[in-house]
Amino acid sequence: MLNERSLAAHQDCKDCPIRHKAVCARCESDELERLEEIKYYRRFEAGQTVVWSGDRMDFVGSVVSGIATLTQTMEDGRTQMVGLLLPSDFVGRPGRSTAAYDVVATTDLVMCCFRKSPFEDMMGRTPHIAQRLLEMTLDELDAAREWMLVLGRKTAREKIASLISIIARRDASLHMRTSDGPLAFDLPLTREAMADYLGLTLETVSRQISALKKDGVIHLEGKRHVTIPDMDRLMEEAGDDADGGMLV
Amino acid sequence: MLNERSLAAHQDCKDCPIRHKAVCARCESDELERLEEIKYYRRFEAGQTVVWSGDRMDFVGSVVSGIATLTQTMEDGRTQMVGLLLPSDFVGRPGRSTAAYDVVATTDLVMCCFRKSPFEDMMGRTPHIAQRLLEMTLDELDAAREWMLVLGRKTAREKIASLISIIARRDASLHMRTSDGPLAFDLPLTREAMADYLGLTLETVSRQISALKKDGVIHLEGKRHVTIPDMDRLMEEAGDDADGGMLV
DNA sequence: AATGTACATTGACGCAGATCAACACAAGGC
DNA sequence: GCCTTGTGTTGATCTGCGTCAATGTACATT
Repeated sequence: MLNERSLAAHQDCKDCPIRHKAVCARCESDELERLEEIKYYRRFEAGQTVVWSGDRMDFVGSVVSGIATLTQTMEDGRTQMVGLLLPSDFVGRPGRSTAAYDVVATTDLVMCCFRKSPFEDMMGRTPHIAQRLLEMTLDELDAAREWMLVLGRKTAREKIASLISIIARRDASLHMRTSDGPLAFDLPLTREAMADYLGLTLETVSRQISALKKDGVIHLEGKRHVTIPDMDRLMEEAGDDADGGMLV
Repeated sequence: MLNERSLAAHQDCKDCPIRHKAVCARCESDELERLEEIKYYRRFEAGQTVVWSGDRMDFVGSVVSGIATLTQTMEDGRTQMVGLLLPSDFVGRPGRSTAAYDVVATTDLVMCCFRKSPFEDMMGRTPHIAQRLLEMTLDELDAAREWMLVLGRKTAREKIASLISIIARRDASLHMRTSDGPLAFDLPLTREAMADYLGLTLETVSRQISALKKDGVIHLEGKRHVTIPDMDRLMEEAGDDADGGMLV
């Protein structure tokens, strides 16, 4: 998933996160050429499924624009979102042939893909790429574990505050906002999707958002547009120690 | 974390998971020598903390014997376990200098360690090691995400059944049990530690274990020794589609 | 035997969040 | 205009699990 580090690294190449300075400044140029050769783009509409859990997945890639979600579903229909993919986030599992989760586009989505086997070949010859991928995967692991704390131990109100503060921070770094001043952005998820991320029902999500609004922690314009007058206050509501946690 | 794959790979070298066939059959022998040079062992007693979250961590390594936990704690003391380390599991973050979680030995523990910077150097020269580490990290990521479903969407009873079935399966593969027949093993965690893993209170854990026992899903001898008469039944209780899920 | 400590079980009670249900509002399509 | 569909809000009620508290069990220490 996205974090300040991978994002910063991504600045110099909007369309292909693998090929950014952090990796490629150290790579030989013919390796870069080869990456370029096996690269292609895929476009999805909002609501479309990118891959189904268990299906063969013969590419790896990253999000160029739009938002996708990773979800798991039990037989009886209970679902849990296990990841949120924003621009520059990586998808795919070198060394695996099938997808472990449903990947769904929640907005229109553009992905930059590489066919898996040539990509793996390249990884074998280019240690920096494998190392870079390892770092990105460790970031995702941190994010997933951070989220385990949210799911296991936080109250509904704290969960909502956590989610909003994560989205706010991602959005801020995406637009290179330099700290301070009120943040404003659109929630990229429906109430139901938030509920699936937070392990709540959509009614509880709605109620808690209303409560945070009433208490002045956030302002709402319409149903989606949020402004945050005081980020520290929000993080306090989220139960985070100021500017410490939340790697996502 | 442990799974069938990393475990199988581990069979041929009990003391050092990095140096098993899956990686090293393809490595040059002088690289192996160098790994050997920077390797050392550390021993911890039950209850000792291996590293504190935020502390400098200048090694990576893996569990040789015993059990350790990864936990996160909020300021007010709420804690969530985010990982369970069993023999052959890897700890550490190439490319990071500080620990992200508390690592605590819950039993006497032996770890096989490598100083971080020489290990990283080696990774840079030996693509297979980076790739192997990437695969292991992807396994952990799957496990963490699988656990997000448990934390976010399962009932207390299902959570307990999930935990017991995971421990049962790990134990079975550790002893190379070939399917079928009742499984028997000791729970390696206190009720409190289970509660921290499952996002429950220890009272609820105790109650649900009693309930599963009363309903014949498990048998209990003393407080820790469990036998499972019917694994399929247990997995049904866990809400897993038979032999599908649960990668941990 | 007496005492302490760590771990586990069980009961009584209350509340946060789920569930069920009604309603609001905007955007299309006809 | 009217109807439908997707999305969000709010209320009333129910319940699973947390909280508080008492009790039990096994072992170690003196």
